[in-house]
Amino acid sequence: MKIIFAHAILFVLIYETRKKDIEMSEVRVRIAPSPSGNLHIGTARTALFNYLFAKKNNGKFVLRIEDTDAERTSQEYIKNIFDSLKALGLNWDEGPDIGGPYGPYTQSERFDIYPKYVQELLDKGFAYECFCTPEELEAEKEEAQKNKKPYVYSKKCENLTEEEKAKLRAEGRKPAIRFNISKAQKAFHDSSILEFDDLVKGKLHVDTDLLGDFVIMKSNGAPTYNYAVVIDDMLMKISHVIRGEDHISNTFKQILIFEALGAEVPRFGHLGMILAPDRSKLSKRHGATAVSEFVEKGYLTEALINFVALLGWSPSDGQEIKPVEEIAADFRINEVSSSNSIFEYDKLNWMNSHYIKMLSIPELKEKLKPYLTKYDLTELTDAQYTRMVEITYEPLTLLSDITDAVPYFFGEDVEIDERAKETLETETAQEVLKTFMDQAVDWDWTEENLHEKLEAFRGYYKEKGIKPKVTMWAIRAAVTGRLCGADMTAILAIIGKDKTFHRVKAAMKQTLQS
RNA sequence: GCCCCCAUCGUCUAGAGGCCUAGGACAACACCCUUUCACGGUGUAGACAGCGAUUCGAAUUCGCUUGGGGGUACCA
Repeated sequence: MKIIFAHAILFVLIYETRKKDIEMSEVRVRIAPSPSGNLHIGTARTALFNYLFAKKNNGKFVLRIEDTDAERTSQEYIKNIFDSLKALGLNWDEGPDIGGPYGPYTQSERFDIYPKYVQELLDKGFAYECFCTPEELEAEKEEAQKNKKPYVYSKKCENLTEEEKAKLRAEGRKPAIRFNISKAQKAFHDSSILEFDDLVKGKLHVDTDLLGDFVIMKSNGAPTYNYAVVIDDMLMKISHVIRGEDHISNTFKQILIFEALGAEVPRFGHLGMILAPDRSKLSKRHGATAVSEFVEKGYLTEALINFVALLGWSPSDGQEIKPVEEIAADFRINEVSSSNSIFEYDKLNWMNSHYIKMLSIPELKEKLKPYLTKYDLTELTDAQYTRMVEITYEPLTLLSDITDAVPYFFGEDVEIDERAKETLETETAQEVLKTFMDQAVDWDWTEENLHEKLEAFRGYYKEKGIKPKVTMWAIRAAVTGRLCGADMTAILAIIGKDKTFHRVKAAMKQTLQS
């Protein structure tokens, strides 16, 4: 009895502390793009993994715009980032447009926040003013390179006296503020080795002696990236930082700032990068890089997001086609691959065609319209347009493929391509078309009836030793100007008897002449 | 140069010392279906980078080599 009681108490105790643990550390993640370009597909993947992590852990997903570098920032890019993220379904809980308890969420609007903590670091001795000019710094670098030594800032300004500083200031020099790496490292760690436990890569470490005191505030008063990130993550109570592995070296610097400020250090997770097929960084010369470009090309955002999730992550049930919500339920950050992955179009294309097939006809009719602007859609009734979509969407890889798949539904005449022409020039084709004209005059032009009649028509020629596909090729070539395309019966039904006859006549005439 | 990370079919990956003569998906190829193209179906081919070490046993652990990637800014 006693034992049971003790167990019960222990259980309650553990339960209570665990509950507290979870409550205390609410999961808050963020995506922090810098608006110096449209939303990159790599950024989209990072955003997705943050989103998945937040969903899985009932956390918050924050969007923050990192525009401290005013020169590279543009309003247009910010809009593109918003729109792309939304299109992908990666909706944020807090952000520049919707606000939140820790705003503002745009760094340029937070410039008045940063100096306060710079002062704190200065006061604590973890930062110092640096009066070095770009030329002096450049000279240091050259010197290091000449001696084949790794470049580390000389700390020349670390121990400037007040008089020296006053003198420099009098000369008109404006100081930048540098973070004192070794001082912070010594204050919080036993050796110069700084280590942290990465969510995806495990233990990561660096020798801080090789880091060099970096600038946290530029001489013009603007914060640098590494500094602003820490202040924002701290103030926004970010619990987990999930980002590309190109940030690993920044992480060490940032950890030290967190510690120097006495702030709680978030957990970090670094994802492998997305590479182009030639194993270099995915860039413009490899084709599309921005989400919006992919969308313009005719990729569905559902396919994009599903595909990008599979770069580094795999479903536990092997089912690769999966909506984001299901991926989130199955997502574990520590199961994400820590190696880089190559962006190949093959699978994306397959996935896109798969998602196109999952669309309903009404959805397709809408989504396809932007790619049909070169045609006059009013030539078709709504029923005809519906039927056209029904018989043409299956082979589509991209939505934009529809453009070249349907020209023969529009206009009086068709252009006859080389292969079709060759077919039409055969005796068989001429014979088939002649018979077709003779018989079809009396046909009732509904798809149902056409189906029956054409079947009989093929059967008639089959008995004469002409393959069904050859029979159909003749008609197809004459009516559509090509040898492949959608279901022939439906095509005839859609374009109608008059147009069919007109085209068959034209084709016979044209090929006879040549 | 220096520092860090990574390494399974062409690509994305499964694989936590015996379940692996390494599984799946895309791509490729072949065949089937079919009025064409496609879809779909059924198959075929295809990988543990190399070398050492630990172990009765290694894709899985350790070391080295090689290859790839990233970083090294008063860019983010």
